[in-house]
Amino acid sequence: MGIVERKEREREEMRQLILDGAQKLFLANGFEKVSIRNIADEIEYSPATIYLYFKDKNELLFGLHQRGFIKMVGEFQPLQFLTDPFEKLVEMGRSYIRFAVENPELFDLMFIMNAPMDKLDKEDWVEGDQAFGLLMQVVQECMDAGIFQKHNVQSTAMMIWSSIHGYTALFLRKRLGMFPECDRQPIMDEAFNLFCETLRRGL
Amino acid sequence: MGIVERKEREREEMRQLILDGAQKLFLANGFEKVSIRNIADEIEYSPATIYLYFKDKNELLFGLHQRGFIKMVGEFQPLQFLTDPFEKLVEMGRSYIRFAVENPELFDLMFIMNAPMDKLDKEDWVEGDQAFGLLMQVVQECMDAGIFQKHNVQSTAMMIWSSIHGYTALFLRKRLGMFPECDRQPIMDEAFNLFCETLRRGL
DNA sequence: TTGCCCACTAAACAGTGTTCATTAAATTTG
DNA sequence: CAAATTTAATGAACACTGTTTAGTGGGCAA
Repeated sequence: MGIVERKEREREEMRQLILDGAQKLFLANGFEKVSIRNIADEIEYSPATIYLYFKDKNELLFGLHQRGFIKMVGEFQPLQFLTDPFEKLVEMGRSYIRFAVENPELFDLMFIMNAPMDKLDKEDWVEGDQAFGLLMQVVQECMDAGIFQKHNVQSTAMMIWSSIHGYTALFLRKRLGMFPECDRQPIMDEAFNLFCETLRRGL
Repeated sequence: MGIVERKEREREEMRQLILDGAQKLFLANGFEKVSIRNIADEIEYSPATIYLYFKDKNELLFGLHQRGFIKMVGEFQPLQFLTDPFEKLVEMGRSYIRFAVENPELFDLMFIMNAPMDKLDKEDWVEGDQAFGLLMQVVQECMDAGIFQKHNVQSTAMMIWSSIHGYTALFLRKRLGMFPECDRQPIMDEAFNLFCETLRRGL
């Protein structure tokens, strides 16, 4: 009998319904201003129902964080057709920054907020691992092509990720207040280009 | 008559008393777990009293954020005696990372949390500006000494700050879950050294 | 048809940041 | 010095928050 399967399917649909409502509200109003009650209202269920599908609010946020990774990895796909490994790396960085600027709330959830990570302490972070794997591949290609010296791939990829991440983290958390509004974008762009040139010459 | 001055002084003392209590609790329990009521208990005043000295919780957090900058800039002082500009830059980066690791809550407040920055939207961020000025000076020295090429100082300093900041941001917000616990420190160190070498060779 | 199960919910709990009328003390004025 | 006024501090409330629990009603298996 397919009843148990149907129930399983309905359960998953309900989870997605909740995540849809949560995502809609979060992306519209920001995370600070959305409560479980708001989400419950949005999907026309009682607040308690949400707790039948998610252990707590952080687990719900973790669900959205997973959706964010699916979206970001999707945006990385096109650049797999670039032939020059270094160009691929630069475009990957540009994509990361563009994703952060265009999806600030999602990016926040994926790479900055504490809440969604509080559950997975010892169990490893598969989404992060997968995305980092993509970067390591490209770095490896750069080394194989003789563009970069042959250092440890993990450390090299980590160095590049951290550096690119820094821009987004400072920008999204409004730590560029020392530059006049109009100068920020040019400075950021110039800094990014400088980083790419420096890698090209020095790594 | 000195009454008005005394009142002014007492007011400032009270502000510091509140910040002391808040700092003690925050550094002990983390930010998530400390409420205005906790702080009021700690300093043996009513919660409402705190609102006579700080407009809201975010203004209180901004006060602690200022204290953090005083502490960090203090830790930068010793390295002003280093003669080699590049060594000075590297040590500055190391100090920034060390400060973040040793004072995670304070660093969070200074460079990651949204709350303390919500008030200053258009008025500029003097603490950040001052600290960034120190970095720009060192970068300028590196250029003058012919260690770096003569690019725009602001953009170059921004590039370096972002890159170093990235490590701390990913580390403090627990985004290194893809590496086994024991590998993290070595990878971070190697990535930092790699960044320094790359700057040395490529900038 | 009976009895069970399970999705769902209303209501409550314990907490949060914040405001406000009221009290009590310090200061200024008559 | 006494009266009036300003001021610091508070208890209690407001409108929220995330979360738990006891209870209800409709679909399912026996």
